[in-house]
Amino acid sequence: MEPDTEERIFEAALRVFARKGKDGARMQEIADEAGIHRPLLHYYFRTKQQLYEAVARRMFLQFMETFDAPSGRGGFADTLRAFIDHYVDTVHAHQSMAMWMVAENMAGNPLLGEMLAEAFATEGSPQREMEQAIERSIREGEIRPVDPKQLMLTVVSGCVFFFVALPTVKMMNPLAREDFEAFVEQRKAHLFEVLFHGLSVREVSDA
Amino acid sequence: MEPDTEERIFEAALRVFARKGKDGARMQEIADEAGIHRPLLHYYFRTKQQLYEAVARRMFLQFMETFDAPSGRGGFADTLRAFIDHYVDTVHAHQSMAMWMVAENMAGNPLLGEMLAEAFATEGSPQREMEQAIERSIREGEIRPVDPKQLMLTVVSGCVFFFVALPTVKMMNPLAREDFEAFVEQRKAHLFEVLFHGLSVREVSDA
DNA sequence: CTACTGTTTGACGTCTTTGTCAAACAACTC
DNA sequence: GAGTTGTTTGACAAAGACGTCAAACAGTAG
Repeated sequence: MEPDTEERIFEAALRVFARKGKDGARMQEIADEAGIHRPLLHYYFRTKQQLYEAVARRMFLQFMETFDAPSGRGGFADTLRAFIDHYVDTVHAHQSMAMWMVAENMAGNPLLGEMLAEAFATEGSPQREMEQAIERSIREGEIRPVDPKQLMLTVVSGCVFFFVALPTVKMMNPLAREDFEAFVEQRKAHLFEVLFHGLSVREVSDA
Repeated sequence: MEPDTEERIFEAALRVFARKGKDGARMQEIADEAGIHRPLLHYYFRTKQQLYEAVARRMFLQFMETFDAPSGRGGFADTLRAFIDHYVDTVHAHQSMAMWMVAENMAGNPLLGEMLAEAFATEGSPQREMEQAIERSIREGEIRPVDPKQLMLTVVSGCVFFFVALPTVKMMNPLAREDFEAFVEQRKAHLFEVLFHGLSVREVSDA
């Protein structure tokens, strides 16, 4: 049970920043959450800005890893289902991360732009792999021809959005507030169901 | 060209709050944006909190109206397409509104909870109508049986999310940054395409 | 012209928050 | 035990933001 002050500050800052945003967060609150005195924050990270950026960088890396899903060997259906499961689970486990990314986007933070540009300069990025899997499946006639980038966006939207609008979702859907875990599973199944059967060339009739 | 100071403050506050968030926004900045002196903000709206809540209420009402789409008389396909078009267009025209709602959700603002609860207490809400249209179409065998609430969430996700993650989307999709209007139209078409053909009982084969 | 009402302005006080600093403390070496 | 390095603490200084106020101003009615 080592203190590891720096790491504790980091995690506390992550939570507080996610809750309150960069401007709403108070250094005092972060210190309290970490169980330390405020000046220590400045000892480890000089300024609030630097603390924020440090956390932002880690958030971004974590977000990028989210795309690194198990490929699901057994046709595009498996790949899609695996991607959805993995993505939803990851966001579920790291809700702060999703909110962070959205907040950064809305704020138009230039740091985000830099990190994005850098990440996309890399060739073997997981995003590209998923996109290429879609393109391959289209070429092979396994799924209907849709714009891969649009599809990626649609899938990600479906996996992420309900986390960043949780209060509204819980208000509209009883299951989401009574048994959230069950709701999440239902969501994964629904997303795959409605998306894939819009992609498959042959429809399985069940009427 | 009447000054109508109150309204100008309102619109300025809307923009600034949407950009910077409640805490990031400065009364001075709002005053500058409205082209007036800062004490006038306090003359019209006593405090920052009250100004914020006033804007929040209007945003929320505007958001609720978003669900009030033309029904599209000609089967569920028309209804869905009309809803998507209307929803995307509305969010496009009022981007601040979408960002606002997301920010409120992420912040867990209790005021949002109150307004949501109140809105859902109303019987003839547009959301209910859309949900009922889905249920009807399922009963009549026009579309496959999916959870209506999940479907609503999926549609809204697809219509809204790309606006709140615009910088990332523009980074990943060249069309989004080169011709955003075209991208928006493409998005509408894609959403309808991929969603509806996942819902229709009979698949149109085009392989 | 005067009085009255509602609006606008500049200046001020108070409180919060960040960031700094020097002194205390702990752990480890010689 | 004395010294050295790295960490923690309490107190302080400076800047910024909100909210208030009294005075100036404009428009209108009598």
